[in-house]
Amino acid sequence: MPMEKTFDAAEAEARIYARWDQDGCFAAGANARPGADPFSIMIPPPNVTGALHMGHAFNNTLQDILTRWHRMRGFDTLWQPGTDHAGIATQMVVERELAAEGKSRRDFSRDDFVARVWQQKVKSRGNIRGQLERLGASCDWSREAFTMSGAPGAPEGEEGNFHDAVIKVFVDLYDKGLIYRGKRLVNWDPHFETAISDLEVEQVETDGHMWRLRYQLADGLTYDHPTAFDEDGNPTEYEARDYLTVATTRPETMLGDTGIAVHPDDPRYTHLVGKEAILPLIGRRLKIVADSYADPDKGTGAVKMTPAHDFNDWAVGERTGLQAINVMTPRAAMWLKDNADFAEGCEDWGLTRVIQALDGLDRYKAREWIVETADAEGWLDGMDADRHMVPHGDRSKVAIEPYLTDQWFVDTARIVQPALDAVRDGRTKILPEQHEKVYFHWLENIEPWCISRQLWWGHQIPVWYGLNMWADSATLPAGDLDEVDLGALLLDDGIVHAGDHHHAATDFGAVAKAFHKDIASLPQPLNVARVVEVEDKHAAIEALAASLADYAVSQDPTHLIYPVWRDADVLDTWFSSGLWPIGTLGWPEDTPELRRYFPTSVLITGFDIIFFWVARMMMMQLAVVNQIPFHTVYVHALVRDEKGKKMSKSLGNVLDPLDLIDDFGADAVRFTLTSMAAMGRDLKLSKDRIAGYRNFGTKIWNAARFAEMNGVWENHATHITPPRPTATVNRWIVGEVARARLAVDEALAAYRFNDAANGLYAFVWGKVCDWYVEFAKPLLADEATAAETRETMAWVLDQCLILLHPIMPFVTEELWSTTGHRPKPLIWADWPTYGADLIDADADREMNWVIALIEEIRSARAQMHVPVGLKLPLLRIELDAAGRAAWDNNAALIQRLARIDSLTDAPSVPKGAITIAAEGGLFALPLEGVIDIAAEQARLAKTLEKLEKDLTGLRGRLSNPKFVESAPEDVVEETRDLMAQKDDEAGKLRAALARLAELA
RNA sequence: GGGUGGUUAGCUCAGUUGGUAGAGCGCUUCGUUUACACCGAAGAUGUCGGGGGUUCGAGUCCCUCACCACCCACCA
Repeated sequence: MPMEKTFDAAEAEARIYARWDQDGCFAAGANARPGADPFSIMIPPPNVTGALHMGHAFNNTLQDILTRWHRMRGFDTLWQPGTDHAGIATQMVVERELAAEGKSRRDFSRDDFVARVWQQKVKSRGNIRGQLERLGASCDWSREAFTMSGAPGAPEGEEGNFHDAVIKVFVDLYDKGLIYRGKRLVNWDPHFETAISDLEVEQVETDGHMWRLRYQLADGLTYDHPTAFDEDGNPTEYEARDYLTVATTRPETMLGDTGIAVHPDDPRYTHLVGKEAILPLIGRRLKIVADSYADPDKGTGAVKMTPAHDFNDWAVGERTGLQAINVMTPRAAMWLKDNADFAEGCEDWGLTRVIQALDGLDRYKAREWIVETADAEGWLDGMDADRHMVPHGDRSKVAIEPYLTDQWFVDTARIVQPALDAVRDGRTKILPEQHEKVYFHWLENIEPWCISRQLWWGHQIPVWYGLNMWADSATLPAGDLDEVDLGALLLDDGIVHAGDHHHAATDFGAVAKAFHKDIASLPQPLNVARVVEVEDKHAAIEALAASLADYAVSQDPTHLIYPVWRDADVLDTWFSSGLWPIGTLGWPEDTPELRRYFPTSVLITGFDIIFFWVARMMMMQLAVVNQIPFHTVYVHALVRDEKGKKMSKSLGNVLDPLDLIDDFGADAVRFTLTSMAAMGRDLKLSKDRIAGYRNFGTKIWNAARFAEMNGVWENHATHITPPRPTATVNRWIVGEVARARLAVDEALAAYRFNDAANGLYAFVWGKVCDWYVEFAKPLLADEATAAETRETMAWVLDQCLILLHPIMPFVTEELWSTTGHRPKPLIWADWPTYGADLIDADADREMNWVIALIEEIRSARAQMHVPVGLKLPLLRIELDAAGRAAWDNNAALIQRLARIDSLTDAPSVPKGAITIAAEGGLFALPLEGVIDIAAEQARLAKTLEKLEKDLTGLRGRLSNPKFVESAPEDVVEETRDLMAQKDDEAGKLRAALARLAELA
C-alpha cells in the first residue's frame, strides 16, 4: 500500500505513544548500555490544580529532548514525573467549587474537606498525565510521584512515602534548631486567612491617598515649627505647636498606634523624645521615641508607629520597646471589642464610641469613618492623592495585611551558605549564567522563611502541644494555663505518621515516651498514666479538669491523663516540593534509585521559580543529605503570545497546547518551541510558525515516500555503520550527515536547543531534500549506481530520523517502524558516533562546484525569463582540470537540474548568449531570439557592481600594511583567495559586457 | 531606588573566542519536470537604536544616551 501524502498525526500519535508505553520504552534504565552512566531529570511537578499551559509544553519538550537523546545514547536514563499538591492553589479550587454549592470548608470537618481535595487531585492528575502524553513526554510513569503521597487521609492508589520524607526533614531541622516557632509579623492573606511567604506577595501599584493627622502632645508640650525660610532654606520664623502631624496611607491602623518616632538628630524634636503624645479618638498615650528610621526630610519628620500592622514599625518597635497591639481579625476587620491589649490605656469615652462605630467593620470601611471623623473634629491636617505600591496575595489578589501571629520559620540564614558555595565553585551550574547573579542576590539577602500556613490541605505540622502545669497537683491551678511546645514527634525507630495516631487518642500514651522531648524532661514534672490527644487547647483544659476531678474522687492515679493537641497548621507547599529530588527517589530510605540517580543531572525550569523552588531545593538538599540536587540548572524563558504579551487567562490570549497539537501535531509544536529556545530570550508563539514546522514534518515524510517508491527500503536492515559508496554524490551526502550529527550533539551538549533544531531543519530540507534527493533521481535510474544509491539513501534517511527523533518523536518513529526491517523501535535506536572522518574533501569540493553551477544557470535563466520547460545547450568556453572532472562526473545531474540538453565547446561567448561564470571556468547559454541584449547587459552589470563593491573593500584591506602585519595569517590568506576569486569573476563579466557592447 | 535583559530585513528572531550579516514567515516573478502546492525555482529588502572609544578590522569589547521589557526593594 503506497504511503499517504501527509503524516496523519491525529491518528498516529496516540497509537505510537501507547506502544512505547506498553513496551516499557520509558522505564528508568531502558536501553541503557551495560555499565552506562546515569542521566536523570526531575520534572518540575505541575500543580494538581489544573491544565498545562504553553510554558509546561515548552519546559517538558526540552526535558524530553534531553531524555530521549541520552536514552538513545545508551545512558541509564530516568525522567521522573509527578505532581505537586500546591496547597493554597488547590484548596482554593476546591473551596470555589464548594462556594458554587453555597458551602464553605467550615461546613465540613477537616478530614472530610481533605478527602474532597484528594478527589480533585486524583481527577486533575489524570488530566496532567494525559496532556504530557499528548506532547510525547517519555517519562517513567511507573514512578509517578506526588508531594503528598502517603499522607494521612490519602485514598487508595496514593501510597508512597513523600510524606515521610517531609516529616523527617521537619523533625531533623527542628532538632538542629533550624526551624523555630515565633510570634512575628507576617504577610497575612485576609481572604484565605493564612500567612504567606514574602515570595507570595506581589506589589500592585494602586491609587490611594496620603492623609495627614494631628496628634496632640501630652502635658502642654510644644515644639517650634518653622513657618518661613531664607534663600538657603534655613528657617527664619517659627510658631509654637502643641501637636505633631503624622502622615499615613492607612488611617485605620492608627488604632494600633503605640508611639511616634523621630530622628535622634532632628533638632525640632529632641526635647520631645521620651515624652508622650495622645492618640486621637481613644486618648492612648504614645511614646515619642528616637530612631533613625524616621527621615527628617519626609513630611514633618515624625512618624506614627503601628508595630502590629507595619513591618517597618515592627522593627522600630523592637528597637525602642514599643508595644504591638493587634486591632484586626484574621479577615482584616477591626477587632476592638474584647481586645484587652487595645483597651488598655484608652479613655472610656473614646473606647465606647470607637467600638460601637468600628468593631467588626472591614478595614476600608473603618478607614472612611476615621477620615470623616478626623475631618469633622479638626485633627485632619489635609490629604494628597498618592499612587503607591500595595502588597497583594498572589493567589487571592486581595491586599495583604501585616499581621501578628504565631508561625513556624526556617532559619534560612543558617543553611544558605552551602547553596551559595555550590554555585560559586561550579558544582552546580546555572544556565544562562546571568541567572546566577539573581540567585546570589536573593540568597545573600535571605529572610527567614515562614513555612506554616493556616490551611487544611497540606502536610500538617508534626508538633504537639500540652499544658504547662503541675501534673501532680490535685486541682487545676488558678488562672489560665500556658501551653508548651512538646516538640516534633519522632519514634526511635524512625518516623511515625502523624495520621497513624491522629484518632487513636487512647493509644497515644504508648508513644508518649518517644516524644522528642521526653515527657519526663518537661519543665514541670508530670506524673500521669496516659497521654491523650485532643482537638485543641480548649478541649485539653476540659479533659484535664475532668481527669483531675475524677482523680480527686477515685484517688486512682491511673485515671490521670495528660491531654495534648496537634498544631493545626500545614507546611508551605514549597517546603515539600523543595525535597522533590530526594523525595521522589525514596529518601529517607536508602533506595537503589537514590544511589543511582542522585544528584540529578539537570533541572529544566522557568526563571519565575528560581527563588520559590530552585534556591530552596539547593538549600534543603544540602541541609538534609549534604549533596547538591543537580549538576546543571537550565533556566528557560517565558512563552508569550505573538504580540509579546504574557499569556494569561484574564487577557484571553492563552494558546492551549492541546489545541495546537490537535491542529498541527505534537511534533510541530515541539519543533517550534525548540527552534525558538534561544537561551534567555522570551519566545513569541505564532501559529504560522507552527504550521511551518508541520510542513517540515511533511517534507521528511515525503522524502521517505520518495524512497519507498524507489525501492530504497527493500531488503534494508538498520545499520549504524555508514556505507562506503563510490559515486561522488553519495560520498558527499555521507559527509554532510556526519557534519549534521556533530552539530546536533554539540548543540544539545551546550543546551543550545535552537541550534540543534535549526541545524537539522537546514540539513534535512536544504541538503537532503533539495539536493540529495534530486541528485539521486538520475543515479537511481542508472543501473551502475542504483544499488549503492539505494543503500546510501536508506542510511541517510535513517540518520535523519535518528537525529530528529528527540525533537519530533512521532513522525520519525512512524517512518522508522513502517520502513525496512527494524530490530528496535526508534526511541531505542543507537545514536550515531561517527564524525568528521566521513567527510570526503574531494566529493565536498566537487559537489559544491556542481551546486554553484546549477544555481548560476538557474538564476540566469530565471532572470532572463527563459521558459522553465525549455532545454538549452550549454557552451563551454573555458574550464580548468578540476572543473572538467567535476563536469564529467556529474554531467547527468547538472543537465537534469539546470535543464541543459548538451555541452559543446566554443571559443568565446557568441552573440545572443548569456554568460555563466563558474569557479575555474566560463560557460555560455545561447539564447538567440529568446532574450534581449539590454536585459543581459543589465543582469551582468548588476552582478559586476556587487562584485566591485566587494573588491574595493578587500583591496582596501589588503593594501593596508597594518592589516597584513597584525591580522592572523590564515585571515590574510583567506582574504587574498577571496579577492583573487572575485577578481577573476569580475574580469570575465567585464569581458562579456564589452563583447555585448560591441554587438549592440 | 537597585538590578537584569533587549533594541539586527515588512514581521518574529538567530548570530559561541572581534574577520565585513543569516533563517522562518510575509512579499514579487515564474512553475504542476514521476516525493512533497503543507511544493519547487528565482528575486527584492538591513548606515545591526543614537553618539563616542579601543582595534588593521566592531552587530560582537568598553563608555554614554534614549526607549522597551522584566525582577527585587520600598519611603510613613
